[in-house]
Amino acid sequence: MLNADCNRRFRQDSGSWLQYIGVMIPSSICADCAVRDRALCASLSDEELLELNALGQRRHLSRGEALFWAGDDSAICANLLDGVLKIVASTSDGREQIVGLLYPADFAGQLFAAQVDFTIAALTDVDLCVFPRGAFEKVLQRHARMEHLLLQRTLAALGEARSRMLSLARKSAEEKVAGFLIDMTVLMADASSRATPGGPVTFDLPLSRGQMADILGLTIETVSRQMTKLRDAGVINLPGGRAITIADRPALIRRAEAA
Amino acid sequence: MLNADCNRRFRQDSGSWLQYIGVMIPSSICADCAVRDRALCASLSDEELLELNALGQRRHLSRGEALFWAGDDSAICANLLDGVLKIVASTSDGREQIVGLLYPADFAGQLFAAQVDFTIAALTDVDLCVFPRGAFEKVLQRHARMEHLLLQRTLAALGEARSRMLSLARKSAEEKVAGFLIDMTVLMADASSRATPGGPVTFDLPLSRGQMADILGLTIETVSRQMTKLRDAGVINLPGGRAITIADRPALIRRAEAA
DNA sequence: GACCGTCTTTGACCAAGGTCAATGTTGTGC
DNA sequence: GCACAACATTGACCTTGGTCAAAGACGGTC
Repeated sequence: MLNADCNRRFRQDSGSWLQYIGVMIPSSICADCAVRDRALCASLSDEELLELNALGQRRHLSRGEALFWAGDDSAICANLLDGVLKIVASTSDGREQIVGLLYPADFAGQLFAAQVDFTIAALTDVDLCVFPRGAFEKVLQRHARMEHLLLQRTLAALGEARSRMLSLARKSAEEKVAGFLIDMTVLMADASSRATPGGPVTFDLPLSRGQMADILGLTIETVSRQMTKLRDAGVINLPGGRAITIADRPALIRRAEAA
Repeated sequence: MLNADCNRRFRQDSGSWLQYIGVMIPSSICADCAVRDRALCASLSDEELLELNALGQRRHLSRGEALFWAGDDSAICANLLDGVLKIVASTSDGREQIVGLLYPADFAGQLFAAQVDFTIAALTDVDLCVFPRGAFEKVLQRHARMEHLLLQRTLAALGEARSRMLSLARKSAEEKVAGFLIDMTVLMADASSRATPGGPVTFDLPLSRGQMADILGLTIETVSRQMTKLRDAGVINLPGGRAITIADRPALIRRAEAA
């Protein structure tokens, strides 16, 4: 697919001999990468990218597969090309909490650590660009702009984690579910045909009830009950499957913030 | 106090004649800084430090005072010299959650952001070294090692935040309190005379019940009840005031992980 | 189209922890 | 040494959300 005609790219540029290599030249993967200008790599020039290209390897994970498990050696890191990954923390007796989600162009992995503290697994089928951690760190060391970008992303992730700490610890089930649905409408903004701005919007939830529960710190049953409650109140519709219609956005927002 | 003689410092800079100034050389503030080699500044040579020294300003906060409030312009950042700061997230209707604590040598503030997302306030009396955010960012830009150090700290903070998300969402009150006490014994390791290794250890909790509740996502009453329960079970003693004796550390650890 | 596994909904019940209120304790300023 | 404020403990009660169990809906496969 995307890879199929990668090999033709990148035929000209500063390394003058490159153009003669034809089909097999190195960085062709990156040139047509879906996230070329949104991932960390965006901080690199086409030329600098060659280095990473040599290190990176495409990899596919099917829904449910793990990239690595908490406690594993921190051997690899990756850019997410397509799909959704979950970052999972778990207690020794098996209780789990999703502590983060990763979307295309996000960076996955734990740098500067011998072991990995959280499991990362595929919530949907996923395509990755995987790097050996050590090698990636060295690239980072040589490219301050890239490290800077990573710092900014890490700061953003930290802020998000802290906001979610507030939700997990202090919000009611109703607030959590309503807030989550609001977040999803924002995230899925383009997925909807968005007829009237402010009017009802329909889209498919990318997550199962169980996954929502894992994120919100609730149980499947509670999530389901809250969804039903919102439907009965006319705030949302559930036409079937994973589909959801936001019928009354202001009401949903109110419920996301109610005491 | 520390500030008293600051004003005499730093009358000249990078020129080689520094050595002739004797006692009055610029970076003396930094030179005798309590956290000189543990804070972000540790990444700078004495010479590079001059630049920061010119920007930084000592500041004291009394217990309860805020460094800034969520929503404020992100105008300043700071190194914590002494005391403990809390990072607080709160809902619009006033529920609060402590989402992080800062100890001496930690960095406080939100870089690369127009506004600040969380309130930072003093849990004890506090001494800070405050910088204008913009200026500090510029220094950061010029010193890759410092930015690297900040990245590492931010990554560590992110990992801690995620671990705490698991606690907040999935652990029982007993587990939370026991786990918190374990954390405190580690943090206060030097405070105790630690007679027998493994034997009972006594120290003063640096936090009130209310502050513990704010951290653990519980109420004051629940924290108090759990403490009483642990005392009645012989796991800890509460000799009075904020003092606590860890009588049976293994039992405490067991309770921190029990389902 | 029947079957099977997975996901979802719903109900009955229960327990953990929150709320409200009263009482005790500690420490500080005068 | 007293008075007061802040903090801590304890009790009675109640709400939220978890647990267990059963039934329904959906999506795929043969």
